[in-house]
Amino acid sequence: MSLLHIYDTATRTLREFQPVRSGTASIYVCGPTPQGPPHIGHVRGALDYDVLRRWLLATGYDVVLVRNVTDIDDKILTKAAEHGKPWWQWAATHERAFDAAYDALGCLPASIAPRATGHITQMVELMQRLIDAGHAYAAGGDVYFSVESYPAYGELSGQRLDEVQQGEAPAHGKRDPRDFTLWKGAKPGEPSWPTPWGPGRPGWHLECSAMALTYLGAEFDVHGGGLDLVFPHHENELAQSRAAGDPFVRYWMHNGLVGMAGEKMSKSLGNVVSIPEMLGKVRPQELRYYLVGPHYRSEIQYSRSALDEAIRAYRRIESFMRQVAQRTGVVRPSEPGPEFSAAMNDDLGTPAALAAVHNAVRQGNIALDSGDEDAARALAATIRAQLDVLGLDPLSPKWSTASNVDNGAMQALNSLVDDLLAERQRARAERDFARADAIRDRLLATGITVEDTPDGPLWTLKDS
RNA sequence: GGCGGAGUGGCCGAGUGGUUUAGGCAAGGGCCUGCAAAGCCCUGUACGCGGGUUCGAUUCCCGCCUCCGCCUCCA
Repeated sequence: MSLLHIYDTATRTLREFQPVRSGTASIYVCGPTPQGPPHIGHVRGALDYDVLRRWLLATGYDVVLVRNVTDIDDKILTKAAEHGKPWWQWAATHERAFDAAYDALGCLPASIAPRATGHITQMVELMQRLIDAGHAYAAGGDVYFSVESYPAYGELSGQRLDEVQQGEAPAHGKRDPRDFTLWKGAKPGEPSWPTPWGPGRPGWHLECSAMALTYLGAEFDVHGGGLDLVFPHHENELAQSRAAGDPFVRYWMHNGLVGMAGEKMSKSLGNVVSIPEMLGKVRPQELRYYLVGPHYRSEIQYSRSALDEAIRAYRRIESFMRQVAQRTGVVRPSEPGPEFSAAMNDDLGTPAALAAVHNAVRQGNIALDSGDEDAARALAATIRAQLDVLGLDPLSPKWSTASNVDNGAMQALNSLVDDLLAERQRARAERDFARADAIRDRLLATGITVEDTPDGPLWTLKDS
């Protein structure tokens, strides 16, 4: 496809991407409720929208990406209390953990990451509009959205109102058990903010509508989130914003979830794969490759062996790129090429895009084997452009080993290893293979792998 | 009960009404190498089950089985 098409959950079709404001793409992604450390599922979603963003950037769009932080919520209050911490401290601590995880995995920083608690005014305004329009009502300190008042309710998820199981426990003053809470009246000991209907705190759904409106306007392009958010969260957001008179979202995107091979990932089972823990065991770019490789709408069943396969695949690419760089000098990214672009334009088809990368790597290796360094360089330049879109370019400052090592130390190491390799070359020339192999083994024992190429030996430092 | 998704070769994971194969990992054979490593070449003949439509279905339709998500907080 020569133009970007996105699968839209609302219409269940592939639709050509046409932004509200030409040249600019506006994206709102449901971010975390920072009630605990980030796990692999959280990060998968962030990565998927990071790839969308990078592709839009690569194709010439200006991109505004808003990722909210739900820093006030029942679970935060409960967990903070359990740990004897103030709620805001609990939320802030984990918000930082999420930021660190996103950053470690190479997500471009959000244009803004607004917090719910910073947008109470905007929420009150939105509630007022809904009440004025007859779509919401205050009762007993709470404010509810009247589902009956909005006939299109269910348009996103396909749920029929009469089949929806009753959600929240019936509360006093709630007119219909299916009405959902916009604002929760203050309870003793809980944080609260003043409103015309009494003090309280925001309900989950309201904040997203209010913050999207604040930063992206009444109509914007893409709203993303995990598949588990379609109902009720996104359905409710849509109802609120549309009932208030805003066109709201053009394309609804939902990423697949990450499961545990065999069993469900849940905190009660204790099998959550936490990112801070994982990053000690696997290089972030390899984890990223694993999570970005499958199509974003596919479910991933996490398994260590599948991760290991991904790691090998990534190292194949990385090894080619490093070899070209070492043999021919600096490689600058060029253009991703038609095959890759067509794959990305087809609903961010990363599997086909990666196939294009691997094919280019093979061609590049062939060129390298035949000594055609110009061809190898050209292919490497293409591959850099492609991998940059996926956030996986091994030669980028983010992922190249040298940049992570102190420069002076690297130079010292360089000189020592070069001396040893020169000695090994002399030994080989004299056909003293025992001595040559001894040097290679000694280097290997310190984590340095030596490979012989037509241009002489190359060495790489194991970096994890 | 309702809404939605999935079952692909040893594994991961795309895709398509038929002619030529996604791609990767692993395995076997070969080339290269002093030996390795890396790389390259070759090999494997897959589409949950039962029907139907069709000249032809893994791909469309129906039924069934199994699994997953949501309907309560969740990326």
